[in-house]
Amino acid sequence: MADLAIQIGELSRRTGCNIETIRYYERIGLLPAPPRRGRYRSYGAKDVGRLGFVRRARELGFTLDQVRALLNLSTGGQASCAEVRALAASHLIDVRARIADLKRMEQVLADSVLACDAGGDPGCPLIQALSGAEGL
Amino acid sequence: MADLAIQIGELSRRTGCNIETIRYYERIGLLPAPPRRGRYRSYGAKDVGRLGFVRRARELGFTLDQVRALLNLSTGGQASCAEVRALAASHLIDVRARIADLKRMEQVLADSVLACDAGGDPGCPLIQALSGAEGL
DNA sequence: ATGCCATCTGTAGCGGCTACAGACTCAAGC
DNA sequence: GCTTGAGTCTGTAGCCGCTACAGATGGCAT
Repeated sequence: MADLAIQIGELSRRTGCNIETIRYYERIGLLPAPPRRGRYRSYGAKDVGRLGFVRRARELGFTLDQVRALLNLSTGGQASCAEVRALAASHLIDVRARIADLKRMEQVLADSVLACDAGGDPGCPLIQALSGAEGL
Repeated sequence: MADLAIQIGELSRRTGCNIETIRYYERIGLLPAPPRRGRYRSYGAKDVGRLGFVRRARELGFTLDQVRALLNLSTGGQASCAEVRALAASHLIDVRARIADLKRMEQVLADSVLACDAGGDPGCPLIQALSGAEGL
């Protein structure tokens, strides 16, 4: 299993991560530079795992810096669990704030569209709202 | 009212829009280049209105391209209301998709934090989840 | 004259990719 | 052996929506 040796295209397929993105991650030091077979990068099972980890963390909305931190912590033992928790908790606060923001937008947009469908307004309701009418 | 003549700093104060951002909007053609008093930009009431419009649209999450479109439509009459509605509706779909995404993240994060607090797991629950365990 | 603030232009940076151009490597088919 | 095609390589530039400088002027008060 440790002697798996795949090229970047196969790594891309296995992780669902764009080839250019993989090279980008390497450039910024998120992934280690793998050994080469000739001039081609040669990846092993560990790389599949690590990149999968990155992808999943990204899907949870962590920034690349946070992912970096998580990667470091992931090799630590029990001690780091508290740090991971802290990272996740603070990110969770972030995510919730973004949800709240978006919900406010959703509300206004939905109201405007409804008002538009209702018709009878003197002028487009959304344009009115954007034009600074206090209402809405 | 039409003879209002303010500088960029005052426009910034009135609209809550950063000075650099105002100049940026001018550069990309979102705001018209105002006349100058000497070498200083001189804004009027219309500019306050227009920039306010932009700001509010941005707060609703419209992209600058969409804002541009909305600005164009805002001067049109009844006819454009349908177009505005379409723009708003499609953006609303977008916003809702983003909310759904974020809620998924929130769920996983909240679960992980909870699992972490519960303790008793062999290893940090979030790290486990990120490491590719199917569960969670 | 001297500060000091505001404004000016131009350019570069952020995050997180994505999209090229132009060179090379390698295996298969004829 | 020669070509063709797919894969890979490096390096650079672009995307969005700002934000942050540096370094030059402007205008006003002391």
